[in-house]
Amino acid sequence: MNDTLSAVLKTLNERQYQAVTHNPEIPLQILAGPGSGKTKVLTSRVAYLVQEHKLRPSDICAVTFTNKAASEMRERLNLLIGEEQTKKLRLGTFHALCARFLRQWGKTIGLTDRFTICDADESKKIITNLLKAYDGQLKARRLTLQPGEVLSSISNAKAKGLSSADLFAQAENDIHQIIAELYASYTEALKKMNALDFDDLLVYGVRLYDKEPTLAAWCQHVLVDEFQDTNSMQYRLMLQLAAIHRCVSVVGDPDQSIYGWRAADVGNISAMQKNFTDCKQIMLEHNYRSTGAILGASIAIVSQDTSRIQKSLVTDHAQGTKPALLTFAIEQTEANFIAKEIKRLVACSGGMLTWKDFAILLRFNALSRTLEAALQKESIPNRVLAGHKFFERLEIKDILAYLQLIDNPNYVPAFSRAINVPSRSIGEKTIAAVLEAAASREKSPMELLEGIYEGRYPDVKPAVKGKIREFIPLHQQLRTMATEGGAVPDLIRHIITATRYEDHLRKTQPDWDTRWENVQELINYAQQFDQDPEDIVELPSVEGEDGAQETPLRLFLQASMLSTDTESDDDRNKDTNKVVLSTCHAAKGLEWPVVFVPGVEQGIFPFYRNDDVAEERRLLYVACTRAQAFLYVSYCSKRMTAGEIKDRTISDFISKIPADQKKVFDKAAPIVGPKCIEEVAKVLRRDPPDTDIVEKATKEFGSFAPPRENLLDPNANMYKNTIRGPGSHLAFSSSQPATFQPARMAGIASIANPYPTPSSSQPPPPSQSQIQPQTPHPLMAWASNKPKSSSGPKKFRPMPSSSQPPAGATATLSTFQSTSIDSLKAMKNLGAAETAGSPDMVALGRGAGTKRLGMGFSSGGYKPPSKRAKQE
DNA sequence: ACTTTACCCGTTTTT
DNA sequence: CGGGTAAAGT
Ligand SMILES: Nc1ncnc2c1ncn2[C@@H]1O[C@H](COP(=O)(O)OP(=O)(O)OP(=O)(O)O)[C@@H](O)[C@H]1O
Repeated sequence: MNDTLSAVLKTLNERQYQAVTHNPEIPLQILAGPGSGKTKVLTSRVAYLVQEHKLRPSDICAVTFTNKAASEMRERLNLLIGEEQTKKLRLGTFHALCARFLRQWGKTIGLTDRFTICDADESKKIITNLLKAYDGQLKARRLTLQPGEVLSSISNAKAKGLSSADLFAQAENDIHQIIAELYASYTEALKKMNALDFDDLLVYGVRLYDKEPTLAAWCQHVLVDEFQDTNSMQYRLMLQLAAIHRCVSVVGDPDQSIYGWRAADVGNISAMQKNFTDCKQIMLEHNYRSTGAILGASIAIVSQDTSRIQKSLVTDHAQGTKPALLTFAIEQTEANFIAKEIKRLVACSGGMLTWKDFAILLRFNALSRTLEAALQKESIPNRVLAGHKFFERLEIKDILAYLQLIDNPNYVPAFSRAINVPSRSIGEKTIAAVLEAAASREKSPMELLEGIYEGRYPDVKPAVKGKIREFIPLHQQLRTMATEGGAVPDLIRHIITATRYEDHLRKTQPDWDTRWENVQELINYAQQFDQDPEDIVELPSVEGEDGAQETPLRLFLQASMLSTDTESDDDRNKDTNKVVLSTCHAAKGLEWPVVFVPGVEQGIFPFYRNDDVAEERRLLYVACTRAQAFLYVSYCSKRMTAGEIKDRTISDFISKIPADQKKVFDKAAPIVGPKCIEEVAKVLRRDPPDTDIVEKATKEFGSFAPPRENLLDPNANMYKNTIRGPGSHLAFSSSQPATFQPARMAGIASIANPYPTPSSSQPPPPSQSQIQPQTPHPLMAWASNKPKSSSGPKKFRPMPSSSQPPAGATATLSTFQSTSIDSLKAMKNLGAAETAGSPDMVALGRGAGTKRLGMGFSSGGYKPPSKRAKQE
């Protein structure tokens, strides 16, 4: 065993070590909560199998949930067992692995090795076309059917291993029947164009091993990460891979199953115990990621799932800063707070925290808009981690279409796109004619077109011959280049030169410059696929058949379809010091020092169209458990939805937390100072920053909190006059006008603001000089108490209880002040000048009180929000 | 075949 | 509000 591995083994706790070194012959399930080191254990186990049990890396199959997770594991293994060994591993997602298997052995079940992977967009287009035939029928019966609906039904069926015939047999109504029919014709269409969709990769993978189980003979050990989110096809595949050697290790956490909508089935955990009766279970109960407070709040959320099995999970870290539960008037306010708060934490941590340490996790991508704008306004570098958006852009699809066509001239989606880029006046009609002619001659569309070009075939009815004088030679040149082993970047360069693609973009796209940059980025991305063919470790060939070639072009195209982002190895190190915006789903398995979860409102969390509320709750749990040191959960009382500003209420997942656990959240932004930062450093295992710097930043940021008008967007006049009057603590009941400050106000704002006036109207903002440097108490007496039940209807009031004085007490100024005075005394005793964030915080780097910034007047150089890339 | 304009609809999550 | 589409016009 090498030193690196033994060093890592030493860091493991006893259970983890037991899991890593567990007898490979005995199937293993590692079931454990978030941050317990499951992935670390799985990775170490792979290394251990190679180094200690002398398994050949090429005989090990390690399955991750995402490509990203695969690269991460690959990177870690590079360190543990070296690149030489790591690159031989069969490591990837189920989909990527199946693609490999099918390229190699697809002939066994009648596939060619040249199949193209059809992405969801193209699938949808195919369905849309097929659906047209049913227009009349649907209208006559007053039914509607969306392509997306059809697609997800088909996808669901495939994930469960159901054929179109199965679906047809169990159809209960017309819609079901039509869907089943569409499923059949869709399958046929894909077959004709020699394409597989994502689900097909699994379906055919399973079919392959069904037909020829011995093809799994190479597989000495299967390891599966995120096992709770495998669907039944994936599970079958795992069984098939393990069928011969019966060596399986999986890790998972039922509480983190969030892909039920994609037919994932937690039941696979118990299924596995039945399939492998000798299966050993190991539970890990130590959390190494988060502070006690974050873990406590997360568990309080997930524990509301009554059907859930309680399990123990404790952290070795300190209790740390309580997660904040904040409320805002509207999404822009929420976003602005988050932006400013990020700056505050960066400053107050003395630079220990940088942009990349922050993540904003959202229920769905559309929510990122406001956040992006707010971050940009504050000049905070950020990136949206969103699916394989990059490959869905029109300029990228254009280039890919040319490349796909080289490899698979039958692939109609690529054909229909490439043939008219740049515009050659070939429209729907002409394309249809070509396709029809091709079909009747049993040729690929490209072959037919070449025939027409060379005069071997007659032209089609809307004449095309004259329009393809450049297209056909280009295609032929590319084909030659590719056959002669031309590198992918060269192919792309040839495409853009021959088509004068830059000019084309300039002529047709208003934002052609960014698009052109994307094309360059694609070339850059393609670079990594020009590896030495020697490096590719082929799977064993079937006797008498040549193993199919995994050409650089095919590898590139495959990766383009399967991968979620363009982040290549080079990219990862440079230019990624950015705040991450991501969906909660995509955040699975990741971790950040600071996590914001905005939009924790009914309708968003749980999402209003999702019946599986428990899964939504788990999703929130997953999001919260990504945080290491700071967690902010927030919601708005109003939000723009469907073009209208609608009232919102806090998520049940928060409001239904039992009273005795309510204190898991602080209804105010945390207090940050040298002591706190020192603790954070421990949690993150980083060197604490210079105390002087922290203290200085702390003073600048925390010595005052400007009046809350500062939060107002000067453009959002409609709210200007709605700042509430006396009943401030009731202001959030939905019938009231919007208010601005987060719950903190009752404490901090009133301390800092010499005119806290919970009465009548708001006085004019005081001048800066009037603002007294004050520090709030870290433990504000009522900040964590739930409202007295007697004071309201059973329904939880959206108004954060922190702003609400105990029932019976009058919400007077003196109540607030006496507490703040106490707090000051306490502070002195502690000798710590901790500061609290307030949403009204001024921008970073300005001396306290020198400048008050309204929104839109950021100091950091205002950049207009970037145009969102239009797709397709 | 392509461009412009006027509605309409309504926000998932991903390999 | 903004994207996507159906109908109109060039
Ligand atoms: N024994 C250990 N000592 C120190 N740090 C550890 C140990 N085990 C795990 N960690 C750290 O804890 C963090 C979480 O580990 P990991 O991602 O493997 O957990 P996980 O169980 O896979 O989490 P999740 O379920 O959220 O995906 C990582 O930063 C990892 O380095």
